[in-house]
Amino acid sequence: MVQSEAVLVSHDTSKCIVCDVRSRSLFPNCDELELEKLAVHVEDLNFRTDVPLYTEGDAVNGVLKLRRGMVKIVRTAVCGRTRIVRVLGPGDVIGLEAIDLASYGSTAIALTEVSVCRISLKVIQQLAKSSSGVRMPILHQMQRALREADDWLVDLNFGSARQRVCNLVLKMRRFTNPDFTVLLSRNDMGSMLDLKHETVSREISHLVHEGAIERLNKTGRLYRILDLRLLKCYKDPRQSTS
Amino acid sequence: MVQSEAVLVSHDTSKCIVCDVRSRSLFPNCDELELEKLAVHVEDLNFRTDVPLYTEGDAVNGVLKLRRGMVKIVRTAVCGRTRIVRVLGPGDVIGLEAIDLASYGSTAIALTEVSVCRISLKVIQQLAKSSSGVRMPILHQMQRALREADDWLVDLNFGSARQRVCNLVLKMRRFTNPDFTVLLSRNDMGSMLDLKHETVSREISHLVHEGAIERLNKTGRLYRILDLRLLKCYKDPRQSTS
DNA sequence: CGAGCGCTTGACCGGCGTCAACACCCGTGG
DNA sequence: CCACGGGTGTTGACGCCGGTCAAGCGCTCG
Repeated sequence: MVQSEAVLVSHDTSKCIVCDVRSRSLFPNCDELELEKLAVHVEDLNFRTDVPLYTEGDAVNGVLKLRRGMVKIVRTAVCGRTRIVRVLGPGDVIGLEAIDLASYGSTAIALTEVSVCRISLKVIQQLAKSSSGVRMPILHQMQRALREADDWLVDLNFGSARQRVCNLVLKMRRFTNPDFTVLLSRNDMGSMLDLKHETVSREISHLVHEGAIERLNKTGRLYRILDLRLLKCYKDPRQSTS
Repeated sequence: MVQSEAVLVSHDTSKCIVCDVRSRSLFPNCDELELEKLAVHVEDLNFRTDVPLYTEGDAVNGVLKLRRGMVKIVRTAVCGRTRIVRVLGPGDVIGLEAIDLASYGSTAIALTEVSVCRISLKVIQQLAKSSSGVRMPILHQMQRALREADDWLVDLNFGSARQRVCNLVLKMRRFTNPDFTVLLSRNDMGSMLDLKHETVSREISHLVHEGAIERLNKTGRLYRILDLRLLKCYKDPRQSTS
């Protein structure tokens, strides 16, 4: 019940040196000495499932580097309904859209157990100085986020319910093993695709019956991909003449 | 017919110094001497309506700073249908999502007569060196673009057709005079909202009949806003019980 | 004046939202 | 051990929003 219990902080600065997630993507050019200096401004944080990492309106004091787990970024429209605008995984940087702003405009919620590093703005500035122009890692991360946002719009919010669900199934493939897909709750999927959870469920069932995917566990989260062509080339039922 | 006629290039480097659009947003800290050096790598370009500024697959050699007119960013989904993912106006930077990449993943098309400055990557790198961390103007522009992308998703691609059209009408208000709204063609609006042009037309007509907006010209592009409350608090017809 | 384009409006119908019922999983308490 | 209750996923019936097709109008340009 006490939410602060969900956050465990550790200050083991030596971790930055061995953590290849961070060094590879954000500190590619730093040697060990530089990393040690930066690590003072880096905190390790852990969150349990369904706990917010930050909430709309919270003060911004850095970015979060996601090391383990998945996070959803949620925004509420004027009408009060909420919408998932992004889902982030290991290696992604959380909170880029609020960098150089005072407060967050969205809420980040842990979809699983999550481990992140909070990287203070001081470190970001340090990074900017030590790197050259467009090679700047933080710039690269933002460019990636921007392209991801466009993908999200084009692939997941366009066309029929069937097309959207197909594209989501494709997007959620484990890239370590592309034969498998891990989905979210039907409600979350609906919030990503602007569909109701019943519609999502129906479309998934349809894909199973067609033989495109196969359910692997009872909770309906893990599936094996059987027919990639079916998922990719799905006709829009709204415009197919067959 | 000869498309290259649509592009007029001038190399008047002295313009950078007097162009407040550029200096304000991208070179806030540069003095005149620095500006002169940078201006060598800045080209002035002009495009006619409906002419692409760049096309998906084109090589990236800088970003475009939009000085005059409006530009739509278009992407084609796997199924072949195209979608407008962004509309940019004066002051916006075009092509940020392709910075540090080899080629564009989208197409930019002039919605009106357009004037831009092409700013080479050299200048961007120069900018990064002379500024400090999160204050970096290009970073600020990217952060703005990212937040805009999220707004786009939440406001324009969520809920009923009526809500979407209302939010688009609100988004397209002239901020110099918020009583007026300038819309695009019904097809372009449909491509932004994931609606057919007939549906867009119907919803606009509905808003006119309700007295929320008033048509001011015959082509159906310019409207006066009569009742802001009606536009903002529109009930979703799919969930209203009245 | 006719051709072409964009906007509007109507008729029809199909996909998706809504409501409902039910199955299943899991934690709690008897 | 089973009973119970809440949360999530699935499936069906039905109604309505929005896509589709079509016709007609006004504007622009040759």
